[in-house]
Amino acid sequence: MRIATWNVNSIRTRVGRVTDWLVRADVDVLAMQEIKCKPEQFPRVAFEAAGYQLELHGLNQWNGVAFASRIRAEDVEIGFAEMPEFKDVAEARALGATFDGVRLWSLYVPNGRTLEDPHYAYKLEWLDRLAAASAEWVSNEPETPLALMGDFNIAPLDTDVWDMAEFVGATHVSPAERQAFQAFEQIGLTDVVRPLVPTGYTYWDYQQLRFPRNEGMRIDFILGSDAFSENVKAAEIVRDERKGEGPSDHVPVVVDLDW
DNA sequence: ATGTCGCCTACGAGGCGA
Repeated sequence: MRIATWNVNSIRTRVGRVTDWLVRADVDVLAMQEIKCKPEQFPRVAFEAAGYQLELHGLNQWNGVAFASRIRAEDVEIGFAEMPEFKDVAEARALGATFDGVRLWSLYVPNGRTLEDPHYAYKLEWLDRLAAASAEWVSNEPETPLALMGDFNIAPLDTDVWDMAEFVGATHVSPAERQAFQAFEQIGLTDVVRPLVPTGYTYWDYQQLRFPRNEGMRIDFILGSDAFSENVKAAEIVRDERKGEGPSDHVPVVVDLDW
């Protein structure tokens, strides 16, 4: 089974690129983030014509998560237990589904904005609650392969940004965010891509020629349970998808499972 | 260069979010 995650930054703008890549890369299940639309606005026809079914969760022009798959989705879940709200809204940032016995979550972690912003406290709380929910999933069904996939908006290592000097006092690299990321490892959800792809970014800002200068960040991850990780046979960060006309600012991250 | 995108409202251009 070939599984991928991709922050598409508006599916309505990106539908051609995404469906072309899905077919070309022979992907079975794609977790998308930032679809930036309601389900009724999602460009379904192009995906269905390419042979993909859809599970969608979008409330408005912000956030939005989804799955496109050649495999039927089962036990679809919107949000997770005790997921925090922001300004009294449970935002569209988490969607779970099971594909051929593999439990996957498409996740768009809050950005945080600045260290002083209420959005930053929300980010940390959101991660903390996700870790608590994940610990339950793992302990309840340790034999079920489980992966958390998406845009974590955290650069866990100094080498995951182009220049740490640019990130003094910024979000994405703070000790609290990195600790929140490490908490997943402590409950048995480990980065299944890093061992196979030790270096490389997954995101480059549109501004300031970040991509041509290769000034990027590694913030998109696939964290697998033991039952998931032991079946991973290959992984890839598809840097080429940042090139050409109308790219997302993020690229796909892919794993091949022996499943 | 506050240097780019994408979505909204509402019809021009500004606001928000990343």
